Amino acid sequence: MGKVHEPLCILDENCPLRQMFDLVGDRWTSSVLFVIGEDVKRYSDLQRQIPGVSKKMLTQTLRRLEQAGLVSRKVYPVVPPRTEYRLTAMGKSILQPVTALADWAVKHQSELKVMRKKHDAKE
Amino acid sequence: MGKVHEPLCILDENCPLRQMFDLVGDRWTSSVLFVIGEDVKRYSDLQRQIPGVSKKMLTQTLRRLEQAGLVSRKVYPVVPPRTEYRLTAMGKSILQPVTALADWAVKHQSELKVMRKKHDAKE
DNA sequence: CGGTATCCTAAAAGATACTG
DNA sequence: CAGTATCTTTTAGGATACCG
Repeated sequence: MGKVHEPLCILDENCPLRQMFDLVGDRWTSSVLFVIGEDVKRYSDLQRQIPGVSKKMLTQTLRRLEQAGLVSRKVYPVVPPRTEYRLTAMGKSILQPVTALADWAVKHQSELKVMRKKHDAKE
Repeated sequence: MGKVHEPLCILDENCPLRQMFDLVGDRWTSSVLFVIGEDVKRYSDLQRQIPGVSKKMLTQTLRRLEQAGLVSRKVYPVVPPRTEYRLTAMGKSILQPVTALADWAVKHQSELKVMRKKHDAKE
């Protein structure tokens, strides 16, 4: 009773939460996961649907997600080349939390916009 | 029928999803939100519970969250100073998605560890 | 205690060119 | 089309010192 401030956990390097936050803390990770979603996407699809991402960043993000076991990559040895990306089972399971985030964003977008305006006005 | 690949949305600068992903894409944002949680935290509490964050980064993250309307800051004009941080109503509402992410991380931590081992072994 | 201000380096990211 | 390689620039972030 009356016990407060007892930390739930310490977010150090080995904490799975911290690793998670670092993963989605990669600028393009959430976008890539979200855009692939349940679909199959080609490299160029991703580039088009995530404006502002460079080839370098897109490739880097995809490789990282592949290594984490969230994304699978299938290359067809044809010319011109064709590469397909999709989420693995584990990748699909992360879609729910990511989508929850996205839903939140949509729900609160006007509120957020107001705050941003207020802030911009001040400077 | 047979219609595929129609993008759900384009994640450009004005897209609320993109703004959300950019927000949690800040390295310390999720950690700070998660650690404050339903509690009241002092600056030094946060520093202690998020090892690795520097004053600079912590302050920057807190200011950003304040401006976004997710965190409120209360300064007591006493000496030594005392500052309290807590989540606003909107801030608390984002806790659910963030917690969903955290839960996912805990649930899949062993799977993720295996993938990391596999990858480390290859180089 | 809860910050700023300043400097400085390392890492991230952009631009461009090239390739199977 | 789907990348890689190289180079340059920008930015993030750490270290340190200082302040009310």
